[in-house]
Amino acid sequence: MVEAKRRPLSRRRILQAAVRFVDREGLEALSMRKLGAELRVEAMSLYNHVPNKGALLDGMVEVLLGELRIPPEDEGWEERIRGAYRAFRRLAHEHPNVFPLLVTRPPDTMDGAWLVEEFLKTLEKAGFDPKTSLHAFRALSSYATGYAMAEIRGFAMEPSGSRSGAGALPAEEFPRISGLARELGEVDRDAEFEFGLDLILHGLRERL
Amino acid sequence: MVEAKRRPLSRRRILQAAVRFVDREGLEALSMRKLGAELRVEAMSLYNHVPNKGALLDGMVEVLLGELRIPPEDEGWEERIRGAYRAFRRLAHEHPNVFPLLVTRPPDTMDGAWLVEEFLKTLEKAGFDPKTSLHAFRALSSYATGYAMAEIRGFAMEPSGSRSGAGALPAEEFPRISGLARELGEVDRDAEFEFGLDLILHGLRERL
DNA sequence: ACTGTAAATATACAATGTAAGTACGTCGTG
DNA sequence: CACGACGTACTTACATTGTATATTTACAGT
Repeated sequence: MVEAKRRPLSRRRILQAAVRFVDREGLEALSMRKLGAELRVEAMSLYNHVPNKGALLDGMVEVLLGELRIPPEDEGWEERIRGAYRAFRRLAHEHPNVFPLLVTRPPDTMDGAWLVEEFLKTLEKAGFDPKTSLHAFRALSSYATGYAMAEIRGFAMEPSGSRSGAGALPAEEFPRISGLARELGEVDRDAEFEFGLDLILHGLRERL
Repeated sequence: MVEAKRRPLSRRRILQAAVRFVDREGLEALSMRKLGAELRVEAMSLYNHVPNKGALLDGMVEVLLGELRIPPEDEGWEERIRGAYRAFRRLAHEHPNVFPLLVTRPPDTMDGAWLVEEFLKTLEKAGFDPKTSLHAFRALSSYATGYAMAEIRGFAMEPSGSRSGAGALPAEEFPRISGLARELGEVDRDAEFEFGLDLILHGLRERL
């Protein structure tokens, strides 16, 4: 029996398949059985490598973070941080169906720690005290995470009523929203993201 | 038959019961059957008032937003906005199990629109042009949402290794994280949230 | 009292996560 | 080569889930 080369199952292979699957079919669609099928294997086989579905989801977050590449140390602190958060946002675009897991199930592994460490190093070298560095890290991360999520889901309470279920909203009651909806059909999101980054980084710079 | 007064079922009553239930038992635990039981009713009865579980979850978001109270118009624009986002964050604390729905399933109803409208009004009155107002709204909302989520889940990549599953991380590899963990056992989150708010608002002020 | 309509129940089904048990393939050792 | 041991995959089984469909109940207006 030739048995089309059946590479052995492994945690890594499972996690990557899961990410691919969710990229393609959405998070809701992911089930142990379907993921098994994707790997030409019965559902229960997965449990030899992953203790349960929760751990599978956590593992997918690991994979995502593993794809994150941040700029080298030699750039200026500000550009380095900018670059890092741009890369972070890019993750959201590349895996819009997986990214929400990062918010729902923040990573619990050391894989994430080196990122934090790197960030703090950059800021402290730039002259910030440790506590401010931590605050800065959290402020920027909160912003970037929130923005990326909003982008993925379609902005909550989006002015351009593209999402408003019951149809467009009455212009008399919401003049500003309606005005904006017309004036700028599509906002340049890259620019908007940078706007927020600027705001925060500018504030930080002044605290040096 | 006395029939302990069985108030009639209604969408509102269902949604409120759902919020109470999830507050108490967590989001995972919510099922149509259990929610039915909570209301002394069979699961399928709920479908007379709510088309499906997704709509139920959306309805819960509505309820949450309905609890949001923002400061009156007469305060200064900055304090008004501060107050609004403080109230938003308070929502997260009061309903930590429900709040994530707000990120996962942003509202699609007009209920949310008046909030945006109010926000834009405040900023435009303060002198910002419409586009900048929109950017500001999104920046602040992204930050606040991200921060609140991080607080709820326990900060991703938390320095104080409270969450790091495999135990504390090696201090040699992560000197800064470890240092911070020791130096400030618990960060004052109220202050930290304000720090980020300050950063953004300060930046905005300068753009006036 | 009678009937039309909305709301509550009953029943049923496919899909899910996973526990428990079984078979199988590969290895190191004799 | 034989052989056991062990890890990996498969089989079966079960409780729980969301919801379609059909049925019963309860109440409003004549």
